[in-house]
Amino acid sequence: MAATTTPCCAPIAREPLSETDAADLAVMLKAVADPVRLRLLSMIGSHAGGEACVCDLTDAFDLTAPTISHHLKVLRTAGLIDGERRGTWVYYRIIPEAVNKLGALFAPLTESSPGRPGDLELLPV
Amino acid sequence: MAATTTPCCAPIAREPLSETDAADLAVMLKAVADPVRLRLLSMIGSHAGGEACVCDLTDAFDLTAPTISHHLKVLRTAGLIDGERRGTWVYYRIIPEAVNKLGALFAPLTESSPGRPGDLELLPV
DNA sequence: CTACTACTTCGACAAGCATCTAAACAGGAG
DNA sequence: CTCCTGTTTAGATGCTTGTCGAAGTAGTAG
Repeated sequence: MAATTTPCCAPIAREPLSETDAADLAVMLKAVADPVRLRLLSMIGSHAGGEACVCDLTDAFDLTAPTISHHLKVLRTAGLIDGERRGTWVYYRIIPEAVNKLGALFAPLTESSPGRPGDLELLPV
Repeated sequence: MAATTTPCCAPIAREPLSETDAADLAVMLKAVADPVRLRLLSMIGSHAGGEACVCDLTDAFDLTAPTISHHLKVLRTAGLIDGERRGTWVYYRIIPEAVNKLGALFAPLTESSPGRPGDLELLPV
C-alpha cells in the first residue's frame, strides 16, 4: 500500500525532516503509539519462530477479538507487520525493515556532549 | 513529571513488553507520532547549538503560535525536550536520553534470520 | 450438506486530540 | 509608568480513534 521500503530520513537530530517525510513517519509512529499495539508488536516479534497466531494474541488481552483484529490491521496498514493465513489460523510476522527504520530515526546520539553538540558521532549500521 | 530516566525495556522484538512498560512508552511515542511534533523535534535537535528559539520554529509552519506552543508542551511533558527562558525568548533543547530510549526500543534486528531467530545480535551501545 | 471455530468487517458511540480565537503573562524599550 | 513583542493559558469546535456488539467470511469436521 504505502511505500514501505523507502530509505528515508536521517536521524531526527541530524537534519530537519521534510514535511513529506514527517507525515510519512508519523503514520508509522501513530501505529506504534498505542499500548496494545506496542505489546502486540512485541509479542509477535519475540514469539518463537518469529510469528504468532492471532489466537495467542487475543488471549493475552482483556479485549474482544474485533478490537485485536483492528489493531493488527493498523499495524499491517502501517507496514510494520505482515499476516498470512495457513489453514485455520492466521499468523503475523514483523517486517524488520520497518522497525529498523524507526530505530534509525531515533538515532544513537552521543549523550555526553555537554554544550558542544556540533560534532555528532553516527554509529554506522 | 513522569519518570523520564528509567532504563526500561529491551528491544521490541526481544521479549514481550509488560503492560506497564508499554503504557509508559506509548506516552512518549504518542508525543512523537505527529508530523508537526516530529518536525519540531527534528528542527530543535538539528539546530546549531543544539537548541532553537520558539520564534524560529513558529515561522516554519503554517500554524498559529498557540498551536506550536501546545505541541512543544506535549513534547516537554513527554520528557523529550526541555525549555528555558533567556530574556525575551524561550529556547528548547532535546533530551538525548529520551530519544535514545526510543532508538533502543526499535533495536537493530538482524534482518536476515530466515526462520531461526533464536540468537539475535545486539550491538552494544 | 450442516455445524462449528477462527478471524475480519460493519456500524455505532465515547473519549481524545489538533486546531483555532481570545485573553493573560513576561520581558524589553521608550 | 505605558506600549510593544514574544510566549503561554483557557475555552470551544470538529475530526480522529479505541472499543464494543452483531454480522459476515474462511476453513475444518462430521
